[in-house]
Amino acid sequence: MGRPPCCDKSNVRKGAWTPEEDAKILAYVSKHGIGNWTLVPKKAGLNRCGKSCRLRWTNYLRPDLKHDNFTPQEEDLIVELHGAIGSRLVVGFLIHSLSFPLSHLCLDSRWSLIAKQLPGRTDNDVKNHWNTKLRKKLQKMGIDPITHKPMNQVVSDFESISCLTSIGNQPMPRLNRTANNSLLTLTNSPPSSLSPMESFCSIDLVMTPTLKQPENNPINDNHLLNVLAHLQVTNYDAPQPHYLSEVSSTSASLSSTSIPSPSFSVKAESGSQNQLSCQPSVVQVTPSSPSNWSDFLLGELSEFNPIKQQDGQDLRGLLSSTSTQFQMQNKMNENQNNGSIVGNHGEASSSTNSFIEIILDLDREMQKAFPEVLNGFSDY
DNA sequence: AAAAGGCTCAACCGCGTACCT
DNA sequence: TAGGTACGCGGTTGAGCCTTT
Repeated sequence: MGRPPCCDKSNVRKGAWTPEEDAKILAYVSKHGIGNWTLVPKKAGLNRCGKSCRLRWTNYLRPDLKHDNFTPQEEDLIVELHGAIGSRLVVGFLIHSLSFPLSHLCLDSRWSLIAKQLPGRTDNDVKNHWNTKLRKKLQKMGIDPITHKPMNQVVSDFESISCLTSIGNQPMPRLNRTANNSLLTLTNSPPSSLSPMESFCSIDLVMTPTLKQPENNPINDNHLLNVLAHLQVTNYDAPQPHYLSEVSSTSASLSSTSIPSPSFSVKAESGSQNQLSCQPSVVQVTPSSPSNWSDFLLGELSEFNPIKQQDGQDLRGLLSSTSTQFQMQNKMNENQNNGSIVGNHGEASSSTNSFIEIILDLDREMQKAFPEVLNGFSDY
């Protein structure tokens, strides 16, 4: 049953490609075009896995690729898009999952999305350039490469949310950076010996092992309300032991070898725009201080527009204001004036409710305003 | 001059989803 | 429908090159 294997994995060549092998692929592709990569090694006379051939072609041999250095303009764009896309997928997901109409997201993967905006560059190029150059450049400038905020603001944000998220005697786990910044750890008790600067890491993640989407179930509003409630403060469960793992700091994300992926990706499935596929895994949170939720959210609204992204249009255009953004701002302001948005530590519960209510209110308003457009997105 | 350490980037690995038999 | 691979992705690795001591 099933397909036959594409190649004898134990008997294929690995490692660097020779010019002769490159020439074979180029000759094959120029003659037959790209199609089924599993056939390419046999037909091109290569002792390689089809997957390896595909990678060589897409990352190196494609004639439209640039092989020169990244220009300052390209670097600026990568930083800009990384800031817009990079680490804020989850809140977009939450908004989306609460049926917020403008955010029926199609969250393409980060590097490929950025690479699409840079003609002649691959996702691998962009990823490598980010990891080796741009991330360090930002760090030298005192900017956190994950949140794209000044380091001191990230620290104060984290201090704020740390205060908020202690429940009874159960402190929020803390992400720590070792003295040489080489490792990140997640601990369940405040490391009193560390200064704020030492103890924060990329602050971007709060691991919440209880917040898994039920497998194979469509996203469900009740579940997501629970998620939001968890995120905002209540019922924070202690992390499981395996979360107390060392992780690489190179990407500030948790190592996939020892810990479940922290990403929570959401995609509109091709061919059925109303269906979401959800990879159940640990939720990734960007804990700006609660008082910054509105800023944070407004960013999300302008940044994630799946229709434009699918059309491959310039993502930077998405950063402009929208009427909904103003509505959100107004709603936030109203609630702030009413004292219901958390500005002070310890008002988390009302903040949670307000946050959810704001989203649902806006959702209802948008549904009223554009029923014919939005009805299709209310099913999940 | 050469040893050590750092850096770069092509290639690989593992995962989730799509698709095929 | 089940069981398998293909595909596409992000994360990681390691050989080769470069810089520093």
